[in-house]
Amino acid sequence: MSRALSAPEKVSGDTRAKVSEAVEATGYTINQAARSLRMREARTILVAIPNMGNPFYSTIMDAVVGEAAERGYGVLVANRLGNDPTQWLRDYFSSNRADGLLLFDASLELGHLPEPPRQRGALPLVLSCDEIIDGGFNLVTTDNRAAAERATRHLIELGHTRIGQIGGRQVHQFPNERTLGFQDAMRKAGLTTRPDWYFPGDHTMACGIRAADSYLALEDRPTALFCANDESMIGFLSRSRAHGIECPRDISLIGFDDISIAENYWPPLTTMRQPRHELGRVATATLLDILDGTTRPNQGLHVILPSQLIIRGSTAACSSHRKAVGQ
Amino acid sequence: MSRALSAPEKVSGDTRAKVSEAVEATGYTINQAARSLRMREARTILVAIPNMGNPFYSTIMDAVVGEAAERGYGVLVANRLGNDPTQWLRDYFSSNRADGLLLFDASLELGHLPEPPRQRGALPLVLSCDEIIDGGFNLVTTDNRAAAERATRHLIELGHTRIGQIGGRQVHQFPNERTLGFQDAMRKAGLTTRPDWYFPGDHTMACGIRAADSYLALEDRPTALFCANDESMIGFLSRSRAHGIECPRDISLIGFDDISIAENYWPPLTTMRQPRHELGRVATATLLDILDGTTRPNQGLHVILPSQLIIRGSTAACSSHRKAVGQ
DNA sequence: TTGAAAGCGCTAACAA
DNA sequence: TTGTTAGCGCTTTCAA
Repeated sequence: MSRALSAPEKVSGDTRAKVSEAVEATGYTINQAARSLRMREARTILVAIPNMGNPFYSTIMDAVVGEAAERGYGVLVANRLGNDPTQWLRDYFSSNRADGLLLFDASLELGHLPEPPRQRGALPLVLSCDEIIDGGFNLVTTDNRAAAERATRHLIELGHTRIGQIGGRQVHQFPNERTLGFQDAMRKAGLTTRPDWYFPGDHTMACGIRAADSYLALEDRPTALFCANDESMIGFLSRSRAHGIECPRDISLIGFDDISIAENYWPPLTTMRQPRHELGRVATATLLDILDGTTRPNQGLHVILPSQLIIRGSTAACSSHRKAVGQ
Repeated sequence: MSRALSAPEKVSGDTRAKVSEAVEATGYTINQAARSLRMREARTILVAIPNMGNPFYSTIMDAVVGEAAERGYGVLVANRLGNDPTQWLRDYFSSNRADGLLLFDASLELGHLPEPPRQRGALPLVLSCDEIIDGGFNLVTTDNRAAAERATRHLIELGHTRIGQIGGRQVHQFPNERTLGFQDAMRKAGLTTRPDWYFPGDHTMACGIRAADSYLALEDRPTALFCANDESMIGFLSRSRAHGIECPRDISLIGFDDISIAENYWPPLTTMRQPRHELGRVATATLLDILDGTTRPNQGLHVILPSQLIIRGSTAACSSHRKAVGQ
């Protein structure tokens, strides 16, 4: 019976017919619990996402579920309960509920992972996030650093020289990839980054609002801002507009992600589009390849997906530059 | 051993100590597959969501996962593959991968459900959506109809009499709850709804854009619009502004949901806030109560959560009314 | 090509 | 209070 279902070619047409007839008649469906027990695999992956309320991650999630379903895997969702990942990860993982782990949250202390996933490289764990991770893990990310440099260059090409930044989350005190890319571009252009033009952030609209308040209090203001993501940019836009600042007349802003409202905001957001769907799909495919034995990496493999500059209405030529060029 | 873990009170302190010592020493964790097989329950629920990319649903999802985890349940995510729900529902459900189903998508043909969930009422199925469902199913929804009436009344109280509508998805050709509420308010105020002021929609920004195009082509325009949700409202706002329409000077707009950008859009959105987190939490709790046997409904139970009117900047007194009142 | 049987790790029932 | 055992539904091995 099992044979007829899983390896039909090893069974006579006669028996096969009889089996499928019986399946029809009784409405048989396989019992996954029994199968998992016997096969020692759950055909399920666990996805840990920092903040599912964030539309950025929900799109990724959509792709993850789609790709997994296509390959016969279920998707379990975990959100963080408490601060000790060991607790809930163990709860799913070492209890045979999931075969692999898809981690979209670099802020997890990876050192704290329970035994199985801790052994790096050859392990059913794929990380997908914006941060630098010390080697050995399988990584699927976008080209954050290069993309941030490209974004900043866009501002520079527009004639801006007084450029500030709304920062993103920093893990372990290191500047993140996007900040690094920003600094690359500034350095290459011979521009200086000013500490009073750096507004710390955490990818929320709230931090954009705080950034706007700091900006408004400045004597000497930048003419452009590189924002860690679209939401912090929207927070900034919203608060600064309420105080009479008009974008892009008074300040040029570039964001990151290209979230769905980006093109219907006012002004429409100039931003670096992140291939979110692709990110989720590829991360899942990578994990599943490892589980299926297709890929057996002996060290961490790193897939990098390209971002794309989307120019809309929130950036414009710097007014002093405009004058200089005679516009 | 099993006893010491699941019913510690029925075991002597001595044995209990020995067992927990052994657990420590060997790093034992329970095998869920074996447990599921034996207990005939997966301690997992399946969540079907129409569009996870939509921030409205991702917040709900967050609440679902939190509540389920708290009660020791895992959450499997399904997205729709193809149009036959039987196929993938069966795949999870009757195969013992999930004990119950949380459905956030009324557009599923419920008649097509596989056997177990089809028997209504006493079944491990909880529906949570905006639509009217013919009785018998367990339902957790917001007070859509009353909320839509309240929203429309807000417009009317502002002096608007020429009110149009951007519609939402309609299932089975029936007007949905929000449309019904809108009509209630109009009727009670003795106002007429005009077919050329009804713009069909599907809760996307794209449909808001189409609505704006239709609106712009109108000879005789409404002074206010009741929008099925915030995203369609944002689409309308974006397109109409590009054509010189200013909100709320030229038109008042009220939305539905209070998505996170709502207060940082320009103008800030007046909207009916939906208790999304609560919706997810209560729907999950209801399903889990059924699974645990706490609730054993013999017919469908219906939990209704209240919405809340959030007045911001997208609605204003009707200009003709303003004149009349001498403002 | 097919049938029979062992055993995955757990819980519950029964004996001791 | 504790030890023993059957059996959940599946896959796989071994025999026929």
